[in-house]
Amino acid sequence: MAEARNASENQTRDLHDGDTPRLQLGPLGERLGYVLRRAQVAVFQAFDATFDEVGIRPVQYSILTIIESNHGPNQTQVAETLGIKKTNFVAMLDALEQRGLVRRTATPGDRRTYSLFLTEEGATFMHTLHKLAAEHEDRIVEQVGTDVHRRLFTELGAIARLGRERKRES
Amino acid sequence: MAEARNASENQTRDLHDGDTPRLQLGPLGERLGYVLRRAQVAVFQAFDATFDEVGIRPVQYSILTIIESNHGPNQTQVAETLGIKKTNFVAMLDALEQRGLVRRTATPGDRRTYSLFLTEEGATFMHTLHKLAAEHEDRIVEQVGTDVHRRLFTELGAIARLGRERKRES
DNA sequence: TATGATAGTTATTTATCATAACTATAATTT
DNA sequence: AAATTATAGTTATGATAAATAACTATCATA
Repeated sequence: MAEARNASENQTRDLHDGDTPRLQLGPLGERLGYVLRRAQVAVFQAFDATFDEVGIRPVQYSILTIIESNHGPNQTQVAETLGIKKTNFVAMLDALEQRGLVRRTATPGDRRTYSLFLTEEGATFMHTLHKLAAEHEDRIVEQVGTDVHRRLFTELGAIARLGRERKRES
Repeated sequence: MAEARNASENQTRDLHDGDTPRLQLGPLGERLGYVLRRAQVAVFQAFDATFDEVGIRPVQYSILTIIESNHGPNQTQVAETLGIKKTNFVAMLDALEQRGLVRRTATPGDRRTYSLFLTEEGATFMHTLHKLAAEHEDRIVEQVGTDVHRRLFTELGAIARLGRERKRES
């Protein structure tokens, strides 16, 4: 649907913001990084639009979801799981804590670490967030189709393992 | 090739940085935005590693490539093509100009705009950059295979058009 | 007990991204 | 022709993200 749109004029089928004259992408159109980046930005913008009403950004959603899905993980674990430097994670968590969504709890047996839990309010809030996330995801599926959507997880998973294989050999 | 790696222990096949205990991703593993983001970061890190020796970042490569592929585009055109705010584009271009890779030329017939061109040095430099980019791209292909690589362009192209379809109806 | 590793933190720097406001020039309207 | 509006580039500013170094407290180990 909405596929045919005068597909003749421009060779490099664009990824393009505006409504102004398109430029040639040249080799850029064949760089996965570029296309990947544009796609990611588009998805995040859609996410922002959906989550604007609740004031949650992508990182925050992912932090909350990780805490929800694990029993009292510590900060380093959550941060590393999400590829966030633990030092940058502190402020992010502060914000969620001050908002009353997350609690830092003493870990029995280790006084260095906190165990992270959702507050009751946080747990309730997650219902809303997951509902919004599902809507957001549906809009993507609607755009690209179920098959492509499903396939992308596999393919992007492989991409995400880029630097990692090399490490096994050293 | 390197496909079988004890695929039993953990349901949510990770995208994960470190070498520390994995946490459950929960619903996050089914959010395209998350997987997309992790993939994009991985590719950019690989890019950075490759382009470190020449001191070029992804945005810079894309700006240079756009200028190379078009005849004297102006700043707004290049910026919009890449989804960069023209106001932020100024400094980026300054850097490339000061480095002697790009020239701002007076546009005949319009004294408001500059026409952008690579300098001779810039044009030569592009040989190196494209060679590095090809190597970088090859490494990705090596990782995911030719088919997946090719398919990703189509699929991610569709993703990148997310917000755009909606606009046509208003 | 001494040493080294781990968890969390602060401070700092840099890059990215968005907005508002200004100058110069071009295009359009009256 | 003069007034108005739009466009291109710019500056300044603030918010967020990402990376590094250095510190404190605690735990684990030699």
